Amino acid sequence: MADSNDTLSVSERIRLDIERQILSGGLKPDDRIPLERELMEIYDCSRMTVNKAVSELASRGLIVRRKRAGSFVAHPPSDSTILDIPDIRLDLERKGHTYGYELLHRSVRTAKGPEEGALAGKGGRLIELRGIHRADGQPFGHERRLVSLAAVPEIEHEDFAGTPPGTWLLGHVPWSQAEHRIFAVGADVGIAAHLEISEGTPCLMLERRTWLNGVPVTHVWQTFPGDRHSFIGALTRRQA
Amino acid sequence: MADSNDTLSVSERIRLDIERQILSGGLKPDDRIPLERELMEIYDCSRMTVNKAVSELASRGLIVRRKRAGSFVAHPPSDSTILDIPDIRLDLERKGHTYGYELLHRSVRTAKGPEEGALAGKGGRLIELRGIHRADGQPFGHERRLVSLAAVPEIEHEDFAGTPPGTWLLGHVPWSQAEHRIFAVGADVGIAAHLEISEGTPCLMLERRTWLNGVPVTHVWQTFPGDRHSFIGALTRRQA
DNA sequence: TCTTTTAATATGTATAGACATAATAGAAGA
DNA sequence: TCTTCTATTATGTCTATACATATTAAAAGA
Repeated sequence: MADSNDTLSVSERIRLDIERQILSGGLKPDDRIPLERELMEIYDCSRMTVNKAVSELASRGLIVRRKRAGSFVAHPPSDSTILDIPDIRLDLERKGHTYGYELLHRSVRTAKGPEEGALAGKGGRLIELRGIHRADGQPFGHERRLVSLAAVPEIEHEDFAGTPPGTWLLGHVPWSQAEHRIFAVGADVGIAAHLEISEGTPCLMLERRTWLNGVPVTHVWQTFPGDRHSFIGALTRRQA
Repeated sequence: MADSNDTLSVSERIRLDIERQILSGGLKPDDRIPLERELMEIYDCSRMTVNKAVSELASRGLIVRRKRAGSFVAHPPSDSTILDIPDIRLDLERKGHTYGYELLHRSVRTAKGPEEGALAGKGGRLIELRGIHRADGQPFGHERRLVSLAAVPEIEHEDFAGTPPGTWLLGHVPWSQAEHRIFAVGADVGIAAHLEISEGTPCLMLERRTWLNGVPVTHVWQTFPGDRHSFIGALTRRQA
């Protein structure tokens, strides 16, 4: 079971050995992994060292520990994946494209209706921004964004000529919680004209709401023509 | 800084106290958190107890630890989210719908072309399945799936009349790695007819490739009309 | 035979001490 | 002044020990 990698600490080696066996299918759900005492002997170390490795696996959800019984490979959670939804500017520039943002509309006003009320509070003030993201000069996607002025008052003095609002917010609101929804729509007349596609062209729409410390910050709708953008999810564990 | 919750262990309390301060914005990126010695005194416990809490935060990526300098709040990684991509049957039944799968096509053959070759190996055998997912009797989505017979030989004796292949695989292939891609397409003639929508209707397409222990298992394309399905991503950390 | 009690067991958490290692501030030297 | 060395500092890892707690197997009793 032991490995021959010398740069790792003992507890990391134990953790990785077991993790690899679980992820490779060598250990299946409900299989028991060796007891702490047994691992102590296998790796010739103390129980605290074993415990650190095995506790880490438990906290990551790969195993379940039961007193008096031992540690067992967990049943993987239902399928989920980590989806990368990067800032558009960063993403494009990383891929070697030039990026541009063209502001179409900017207005400061009071919140109307339930959707805007949820963001800024009933009668609260918000800023609405609409613009086009460009990659190498070509229209890449459309963005409509509402930002609560209560949450980000300094945004009122920013004109966003050239700077995309997403990038600006990244620099002004540290850490946050977000909720995403991804669906397919046909481009409406207005958006189609700006993106230089025909009405009804299948587009990916990403809706995102962001909170900072429980306070709503922004609500965005980004529209990308189906042939210009997709979202890619990395590895994941699986199964109910 | 201390909390008054008695059911938690000391190290959990330390971890949660700090975690809350980071996520709430009370501690910002590059801020230093108290040294281990200081936390020992604040929580009246030993260094190992503090170390367990703080190491856990480091392993979760919330803080960065530097010898001789201290521990600092990390810069959140670029925007990513955990997207829930559940088994369709489980998802619909959980939401109170009846679920049905209608098999349209089933064939066993050898792999042709680079895409199929990547799955089953050049000249390797695979099974191709096409079918319709139904919610409350109505067409909900179309699925085309290739499965490597080398990876899952027992699938050859399964006829999938009624059982969706995804659910069947869930029960036969434990743990796995997957790669997802989500994009928007217009429904083609064949799929449109089966889904009872018009050609070109915007659809969400989910492409998924799955491996077990590095061996390719299955490659799926699922097509959902834009008005019938979306993907929802939960909370996340943020920022480059 | 069935129920209750007891003892054994594996994990959960915590301690104090030890030595290693990386990074730096400051001292010593050129 | 600039470079080099050294001591200090905070974290990284590990050990041996201790007691708590949940669970279960076995013993004791009805």
